[in-house]
Amino acid sequence: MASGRSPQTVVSEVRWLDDDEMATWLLMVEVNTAIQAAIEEDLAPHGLTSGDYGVLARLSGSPDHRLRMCDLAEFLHISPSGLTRRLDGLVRDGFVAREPSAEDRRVMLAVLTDDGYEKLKGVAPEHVATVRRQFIDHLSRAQLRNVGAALRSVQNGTDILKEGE
Amino acid sequence: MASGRSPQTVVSEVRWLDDDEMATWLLMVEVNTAIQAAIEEDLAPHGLTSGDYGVLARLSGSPDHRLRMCDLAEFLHISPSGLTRRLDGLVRDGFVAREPSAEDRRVMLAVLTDDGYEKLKGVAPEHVATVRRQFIDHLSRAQLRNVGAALRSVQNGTDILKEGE
DNA sequence: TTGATTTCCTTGTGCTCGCAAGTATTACAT
DNA sequence: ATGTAATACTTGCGAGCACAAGGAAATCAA
Repeated sequence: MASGRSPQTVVSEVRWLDDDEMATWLLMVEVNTAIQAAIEEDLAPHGLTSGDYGVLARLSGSPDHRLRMCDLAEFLHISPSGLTRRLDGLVRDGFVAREPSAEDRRVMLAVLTDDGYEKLKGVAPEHVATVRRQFIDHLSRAQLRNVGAALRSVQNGTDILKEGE
Repeated sequence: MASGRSPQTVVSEVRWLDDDEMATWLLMVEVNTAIQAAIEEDLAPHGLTSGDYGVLARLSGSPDHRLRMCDLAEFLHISPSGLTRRLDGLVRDGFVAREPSAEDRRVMLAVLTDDGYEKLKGVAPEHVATVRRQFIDHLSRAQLRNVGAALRSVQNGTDILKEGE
């Protein structure tokens, strides 16, 4: 259907990506794929997936090491059912416990157990090292800030304000 | 490579991420998650996943619109079995055909059909628009280049050479 | 030639995840 | 108070993907 640049096609024109744009976009995809793979590989020997790590890390940074399932799911950008199953695994391994909320009986709290906290403390250094090795340590401080600023623009949906930088 | 300068910790020291580093890293993850989700959403109404799109796009850019399964799998960073199943779907929908290689009878070629090519041409503009809306268009030209250069460093595993930029 | 090894693809199996549906509880409207 | 709607979680089900194993074909060795 109406692909080309027929004169009457009013609807929308197709601004293709130029070389710079295409290159940066492809790099973004490529680099992220590589980093995620490296992280997964890094955690696998410890019997954790990156999803598991996310749960433990989130809980460890929350008041009383506990969080409502719904909030946790939102933070992690996964579906409620996905979280339920992920927690099944973590509960089975003894890293997390379920606890009914006293305030709202619909709610189930995910609680980091002591074992879970120890597990996280054991794994975190290696995880951080991987993030450094795969990403952070290849950027100068200036680049780090530039990339940070750029990503912030993207996240905020900012419209290009003339000069970045 | 041993990082720090603590005399007693022989094994490895844990260089945690400082604020800048952590912020940029989290943004990287966050932004990518968002973009990938947007792309998936964008393609879903057309009955395609981003994986499907990757196959069609790769084939369309290859000589004779065909590629050996093994090469295709490598390009897309998915396992051979994953590709087999993905192709099953695309073949069922008539967008791709399988064709035994004449040169090497172990090899199966994935061939973009005319329908597949039309499908891609129909979807590509919207896909590009999504990439723009979610990423490219929020960066100034300078930022684009900076980010590109930074990601190239990361990809190459370059060790910080003092000044980025 | 014959046998061992490697490469390429497919199939069996299991895990993860999301959607849709179901249950339980709370909040809201009248 | 009571019925309706919204929220929170779980379960059934199907799709996607990886690993391991298997078959077919090419490659290499002797």
